[in-house]
Amino acid sequence: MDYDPGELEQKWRDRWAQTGRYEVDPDDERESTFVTVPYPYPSGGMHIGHARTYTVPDVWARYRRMCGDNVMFPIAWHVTGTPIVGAVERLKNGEEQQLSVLRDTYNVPEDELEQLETPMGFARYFIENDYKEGMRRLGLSIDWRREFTTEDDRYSKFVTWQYENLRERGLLEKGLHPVNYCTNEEQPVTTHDLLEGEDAEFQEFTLIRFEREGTVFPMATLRPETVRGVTNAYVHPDGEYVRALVDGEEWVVSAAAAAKFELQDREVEIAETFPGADLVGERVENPVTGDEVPVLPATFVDPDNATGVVMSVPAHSPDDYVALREARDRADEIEAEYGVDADAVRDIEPVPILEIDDYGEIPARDAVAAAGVASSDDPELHAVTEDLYQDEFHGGRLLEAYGEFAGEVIVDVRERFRQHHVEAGHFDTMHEFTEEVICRCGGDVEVAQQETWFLRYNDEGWREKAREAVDQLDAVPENTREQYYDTIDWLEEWPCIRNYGLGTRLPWDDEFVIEPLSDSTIYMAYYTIAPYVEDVPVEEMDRDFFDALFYGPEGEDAPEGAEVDVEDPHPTALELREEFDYWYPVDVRCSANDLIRNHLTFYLYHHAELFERENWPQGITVMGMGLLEGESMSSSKGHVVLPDEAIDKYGADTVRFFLLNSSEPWQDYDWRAEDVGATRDQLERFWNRAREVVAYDVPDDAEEHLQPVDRWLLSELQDTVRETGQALERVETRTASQEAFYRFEEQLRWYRRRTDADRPGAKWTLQTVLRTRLRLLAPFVPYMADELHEELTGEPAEDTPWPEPDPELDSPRRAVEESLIRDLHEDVRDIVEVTGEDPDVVRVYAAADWKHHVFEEVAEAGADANVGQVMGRVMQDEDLRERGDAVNDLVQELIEDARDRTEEELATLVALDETGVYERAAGFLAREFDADVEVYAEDGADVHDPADRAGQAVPFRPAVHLE
RNA sequence: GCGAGGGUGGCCGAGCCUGGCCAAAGGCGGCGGGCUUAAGACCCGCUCCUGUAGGGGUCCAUGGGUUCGAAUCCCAUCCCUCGCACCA
Repeated sequence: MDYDPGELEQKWRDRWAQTGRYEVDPDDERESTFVTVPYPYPSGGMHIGHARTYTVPDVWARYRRMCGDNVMFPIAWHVTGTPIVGAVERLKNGEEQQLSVLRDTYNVPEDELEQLETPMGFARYFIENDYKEGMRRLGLSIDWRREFTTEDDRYSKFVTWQYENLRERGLLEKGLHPVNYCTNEEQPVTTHDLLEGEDAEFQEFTLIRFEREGTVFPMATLRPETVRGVTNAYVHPDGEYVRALVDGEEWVVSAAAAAKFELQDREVEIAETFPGADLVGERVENPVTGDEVPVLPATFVDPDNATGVVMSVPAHSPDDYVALREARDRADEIEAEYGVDADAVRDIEPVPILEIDDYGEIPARDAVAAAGVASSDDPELHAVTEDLYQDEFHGGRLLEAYGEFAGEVIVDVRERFRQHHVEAGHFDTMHEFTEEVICRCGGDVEVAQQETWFLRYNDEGWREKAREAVDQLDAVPENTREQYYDTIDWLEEWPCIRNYGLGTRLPWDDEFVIEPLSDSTIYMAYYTIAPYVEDVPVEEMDRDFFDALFYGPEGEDAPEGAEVDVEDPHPTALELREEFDYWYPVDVRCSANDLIRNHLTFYLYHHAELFERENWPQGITVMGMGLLEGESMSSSKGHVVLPDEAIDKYGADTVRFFLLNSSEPWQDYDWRAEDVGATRDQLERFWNRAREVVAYDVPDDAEEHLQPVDRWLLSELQDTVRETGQALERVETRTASQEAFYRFEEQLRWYRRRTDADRPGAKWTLQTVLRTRLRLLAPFVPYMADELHEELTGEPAEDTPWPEPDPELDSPRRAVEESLIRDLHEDVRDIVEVTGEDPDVVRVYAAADWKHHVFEEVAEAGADANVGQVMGRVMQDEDLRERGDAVNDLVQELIEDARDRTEEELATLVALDETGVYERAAGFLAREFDADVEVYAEDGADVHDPADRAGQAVPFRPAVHLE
């Protein structure tokens, strides 16, 4: 039978489905293992990147199952939030790109498109036709009874329980939060709704409250510490400015700024509108220094950005320095046009506020001079400004005038300084984007402040629990542990609700929806009960229901500080409690490494808070990113490979094997068609060989006729079993599959070359080896392994126990012998190659007895022997003493050699009959080199040594003569 | 800038923690040979330089250092990737 994965795999899929092979229930006889992966978000189809994400946990699941565990690997569907809603919108609007993704990338048939026009219709389509199909074909060992979507009513009740709990525990907080707000649609919008500025970030500007006669001229800056260096202000003379009552105070800002303040939760009442020119010449008072500075005109001021009133710090901002230089040059014009005293302009001097190495008193002047910037139009200027800002931020120290803040480096002091002056009423705050943001509707998007509920991830008590959860976590790879700690320190409050989208409503305010990252923190617990809650009426799944389920009716398993006392526990809740108890905690969660910054850390936070310590996550394995032919995948560009197509072309085993073997789970991998094709060829080769081995007719007494080379191969097999198991324990799928497959293939290649594989002993050996390897490979290529194993033994590989190394079959002696033969073979080959001669006779001379005596002494002295020590002992022997220098040289050489060997190897070598090993290999060498092979002992009676080479022999490095 | 991870032979990629067995695994590609009517598959060899006896030289981003000995440890520099949030 030729290798036909299509047919073969279908057969096993059917069998798994019919027998419910991966459906699991609690079993007190067996240990539970619970493996999860983030539920897919079906806002589009599945591509090969997803395939790997789900195959890694599958390998682990299959491995643990063979180790005897009762393994649950469930899946569900995440539909919360706006991406699906947005995708449907774009489809309904007939957007070309969206249609192309659906039709061309994911092959949605034309007549199915209509059913995608509702969010759940859209999700269902991809769940049923795409994800589930792909997962089944990949051979994922999922318990399908446990699936659900995050739109299910019962799941919502579970989320509701969680949020009521968190609120009660004081971990939710209401507050203002910056959001993207479309000024045209007059509502908050998401990143997906944006036409431009998707990468824009919120920036927090400090407003310096310059004043004049009770009127505030707020100047926005990102460098509040430069307040003492302000020499003047700028406004755009043609810009539209207003005088307005802001939160009861009179402020002067640009008209655009006034609108923003209104969005940012300030009361704004516009009193008067006028051009910026009207402000020129006014003098405003610095709230920190009390100095008065003039307002000057400048066309580079953007009234749409921040407040439209800009403060100038020429000593430290190259931009401002150049602008000031130009203003002074134009002083007379300014006087003529705006009536500002020209001398007053010319008198403005930069005021330094900090010291920094490698710059003079006025850093901006130096930076401008060094870069040769001539005017404000110079494109260099921007870069010069950036550089100086950077240098000053990390290297600048505040001058004396800063009092308690003096001498401190900006990076350390800025926030404290800012805070100090905010409290003193000198500074204020506003938010602004880093770039222009436009909504898909064409409207301008601004930062608005909105009332929102937050998860208080910066709560010290909660943080501490989260850190403890990290302490006891098995983080794979280990170097991710630090990233979790880091994320915990860095997280602030997390806004956990949205204005719209799918999902669970905030229990106490149904205007809001709990957002996707916040509704997916502890849902793994829901898998344990999902198949059994169908019959429970939704309304009965209340607070008490879940309290009783997760915490016990008396709250016996409740976390600290929770008071649970369920009067009349729901009987189903009590039953399900056993399910939960059996399966929880989650043993391994596999997830993309970019989720450490949010989801995975949230997952730890919420478990740490809501469950007792025994139910905290046990392990997290993070996964790398996928590339396609060296470039990142993109469904919108059609640069993807669909699992379906890949499986059609190569078979699921090949797809799995490639994805798991090309890199470790946490490393990035690259799907290259050429390499996948090669993998497929290799598996086919394996299949063909295995079929031959399966077909062997092995006599019953074959095992009694094993030769040393068979013993050697069986010994190697034990190493492979050990290495593969150890690698899988560390979730190193690449190492494990390399060991079980490629590394052992190499041994087999040598074995086939070395010996006659038609011997009964060889056949027995090869079948034994195949049986073990099929088990080792079963987690990776389950279809092929099950099929071949069943043909060989009558049982699928996955139903047999994971192989244990058999000490009976370990043979250090055979390993050492075989390596000597390999070395000799290689030496002869080298000589043949270098000399370019084809020998008729190969003579091999094993070292003389006295040399072996020396070796014994060296071996006895151990790995860290030194020459003098060994010489001392060797010289006790009269026979050796007579040989003088020759012994000395040999000792040195052998000590070098011995240092590279283990004690065990040395002991094995000492006990070895070297000449005998070569004699047994003579037939093999004769075949290999098509020559007569003569083996002698250097000091043997019959030694024939025409070229006088025998003397070169060293123990375990025989002399060779070719003729 | 901050945080994390990297830079190895034509390419991919092991090795680095625990220094010596490292000219550095394996795969891919390339070259040569075998098998074959032939192609593919398969098998063998070569694939840094050099050498007609198993050897020698140079090499693991760059420059220093530690050490008897460094791809591996330390320092500095250069370069690359990812993240820096409210997007799942």
